[in-house]
Amino acid sequence: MRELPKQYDPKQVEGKIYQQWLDGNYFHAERDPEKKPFTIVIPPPNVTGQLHLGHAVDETIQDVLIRYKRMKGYAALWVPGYDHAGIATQIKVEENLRVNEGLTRFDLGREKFLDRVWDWKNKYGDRIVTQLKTLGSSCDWERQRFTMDEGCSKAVREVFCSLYEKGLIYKGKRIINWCPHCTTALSDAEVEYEEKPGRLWHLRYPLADGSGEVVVATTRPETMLGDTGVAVNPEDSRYKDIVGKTCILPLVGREIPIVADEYVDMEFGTGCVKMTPCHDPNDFEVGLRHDLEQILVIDDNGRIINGGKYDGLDRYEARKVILKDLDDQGYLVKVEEHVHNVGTCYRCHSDVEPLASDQWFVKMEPLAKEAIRVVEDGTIRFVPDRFAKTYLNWMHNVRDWCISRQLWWGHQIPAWYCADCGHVTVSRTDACRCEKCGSEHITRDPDVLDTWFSSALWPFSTLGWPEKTPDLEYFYPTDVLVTGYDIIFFWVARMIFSGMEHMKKEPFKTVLIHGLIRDPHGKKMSKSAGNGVDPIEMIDKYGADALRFNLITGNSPGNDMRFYEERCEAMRNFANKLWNAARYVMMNLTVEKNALPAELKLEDKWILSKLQSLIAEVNENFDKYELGLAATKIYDFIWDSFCDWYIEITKPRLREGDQSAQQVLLYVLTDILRLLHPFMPFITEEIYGAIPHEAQALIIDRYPEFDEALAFAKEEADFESVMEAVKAVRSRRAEMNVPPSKRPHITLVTEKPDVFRAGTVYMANLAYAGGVNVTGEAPADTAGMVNVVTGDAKIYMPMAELVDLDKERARIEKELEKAKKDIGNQQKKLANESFVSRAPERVVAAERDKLAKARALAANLEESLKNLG
RNA sequence: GGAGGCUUAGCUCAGCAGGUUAGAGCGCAUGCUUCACACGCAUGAGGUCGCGCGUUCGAGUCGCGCAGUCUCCACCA
Repeated sequence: MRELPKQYDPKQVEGKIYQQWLDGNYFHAERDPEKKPFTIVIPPPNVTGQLHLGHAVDETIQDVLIRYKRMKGYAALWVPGYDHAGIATQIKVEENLRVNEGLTRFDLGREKFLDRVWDWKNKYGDRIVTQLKTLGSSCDWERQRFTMDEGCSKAVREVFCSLYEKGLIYKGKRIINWCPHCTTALSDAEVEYEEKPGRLWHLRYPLADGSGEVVVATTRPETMLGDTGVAVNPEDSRYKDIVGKTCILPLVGREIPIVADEYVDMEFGTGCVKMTPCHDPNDFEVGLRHDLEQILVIDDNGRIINGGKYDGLDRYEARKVILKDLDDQGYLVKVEEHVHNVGTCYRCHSDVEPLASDQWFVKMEPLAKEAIRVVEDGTIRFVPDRFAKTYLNWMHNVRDWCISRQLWWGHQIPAWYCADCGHVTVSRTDACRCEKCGSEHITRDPDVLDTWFSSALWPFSTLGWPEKTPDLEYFYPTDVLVTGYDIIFFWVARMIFSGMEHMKKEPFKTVLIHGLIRDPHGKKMSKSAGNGVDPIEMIDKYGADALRFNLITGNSPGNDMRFYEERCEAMRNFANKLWNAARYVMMNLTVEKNALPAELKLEDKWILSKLQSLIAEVNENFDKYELGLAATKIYDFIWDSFCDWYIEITKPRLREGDQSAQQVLLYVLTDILRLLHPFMPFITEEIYGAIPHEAQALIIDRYPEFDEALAFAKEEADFESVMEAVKAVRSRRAEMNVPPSKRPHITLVTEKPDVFRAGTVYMANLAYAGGVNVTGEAPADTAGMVNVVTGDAKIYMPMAELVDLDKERARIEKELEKAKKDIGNQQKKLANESFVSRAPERVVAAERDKLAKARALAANLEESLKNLG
């Protein structure tokens, strides 16, 4: 037998074990007609990113599920992969370029710049892979994918062309969200709204005929340069007369029409709204209805254009200047404080500028139909299901998806514009002439696609689509998608409609949603706040198993969780506990095979029976995705039932060399390792390798199933009677400060002598008894005896000299009072006719039992009190 | 303006197909160098399960209302 250190050291074990798994090729999933497939595709992390706690939870959950299913005999495939993360990566490389070389991407040009990004990707692309491995992730590394690898790029191209051909992708001039810092368009989902204090400026626009003026209210006075009309509500009697007239735009001098449109809310502001079609989505629509001119006054960098003397000013600088000019010239009527929501870029948090721009869009309405159906009819299930509502609400109101980005890093749009005839050629292969007029004067659209466009195809592009691969055939649709609620719109929703459109089949059956990890104060972890915790550091300190267990327990699906380092410590302690339990079992092991003995003692049946309940519950919890619950139950079983009771109880047997005890210990320990393995893969595998075992490795051993033959309800209850007696004696001794060395001979009076005779050895060891006499009758002379009672037993210990009679009396009286209260409650319940007739029989029976027990206890207590005198 | 979450021990959180004595970790108190483990063992203190009403024989658990708190979606300039 191997000498094992007293303290478990994850560092000595984790790397070695992970290598063993790799060597055994256990992560690799083969198509196997004998097995059912179980597939998870990883939410692809940013290829140049670093593992944070958010990933750590996400990956841990997936790994737990995959390991469980693998042990259950499925062909369990976990596809790993990475996202090119368009904006994020490009910004990082640009920043790097600026700081180190003082260059912009335009200085380098597209091709050279892209080389730099690929260099960057190759340099940092391994980091996250290594980190995932450190966590214990059992991904099939042979199938590693990247959103910009050849296959995924092909899938993107195919999808773009096919949607274009179906008329589901179009190019058009719309108001889009523009980030002046990232200088690209964003989709609606990429805009985050923040409430910011602002102002409402009331401006005077004189009527052109000199007959008066209108006063408009605006939060963005600088956009007045682009005003091409004023709108009022058609029902508004105040303004009936001026509809159709024109007014003069201050500072600019343009004559603009006053139109009537229902969009205007009569209650708000003055009831007159300035119309800036190029910089407000609503104004854009109104403008289309009334044929208003479109004048763009803010450029890609957020600076004024087409604004005369204000040209070149930053939009917020321009605001100040314009307001001053308006005020100086008497156009500023009043200013009000006004809190409003400002859209910001989800990457850089600059204020987003709505502006009219020519962009590519995915037409959502037809795609949303199926995406709604499959969630409504339960084909795809959200866990917890409340997120289905969030999803459906979004999908029902979804607007067309702006997919073009003014970036270089990403999938370039496969569209070519003809300089001669203006035709747009969209092609699966790179075009060299216009498909309509044959001209070679064509140029490719410089823009790339939204990063999420390629991630939307992830569940099938990673399995080989658009080719009809055997993998795709076998492993698609995938089973579970695990992700945080924050990317339901970005990603989950888009995978669903993409899967339905291109595969005609849902991409996954279940969406398992988890919450965000927050710091101990409940704040979001972020780099800028400096409150982020590095999972790798935690693994370094406490081990991957401890981190995993921390992340899995103590929270429930969909809810946020605060991260406490102390919990990692607690979980490390748990790992150590298991380690020592195993060490102890091994130290005493002489049997070489894991098999149960022919004869089982009471305590053996008890632990085996408890184990069966655990197995049944854990399997059930897994089926319901209640991983935290399952993990907690395993923890409790190991620490309480196995270590604190069963190991303690069997110590004397082991000392006597009783092999049956060894066998049961080994049997239970092995099942424990199996049950725990998905959660704590490293330590369980390490221990498994050190004890007699059948499978080549624990990772491919079977997961325990409930075994009826090992469920012993009666023995379980009997043994718990004994446990109760042991606890009662311990409790008494602790109260009286009796040192463990003092071991009195005790007399136990009971109506179940068989049970307690079988249990004398436990009493001796666990209740520090010098000897135990089990009898049906009370000893003749109880003077000088301390007496402690349970429902099933009266126990006498000759230690009266240690007793403080008053305290003793008070204690018994307190207990008696409680017993009497219980009796009262039970009696009341049972006297209730409707309870007895309506409650299920087992509940009524349980109440009767409780009553009988409480009565017995009360009687025993009363007797004790009498004996005290 | 809509939708949703949360409110249970000093702290952080589990629990609930409605039915034992409401649990855990950490913290706290007392006692233990008991031959696996002090990253431990034993014992204990600590909870009107946010408030109110209702359904039920029976409600932290289901329904409604209220309060506090957080989040998401939409957005009226």
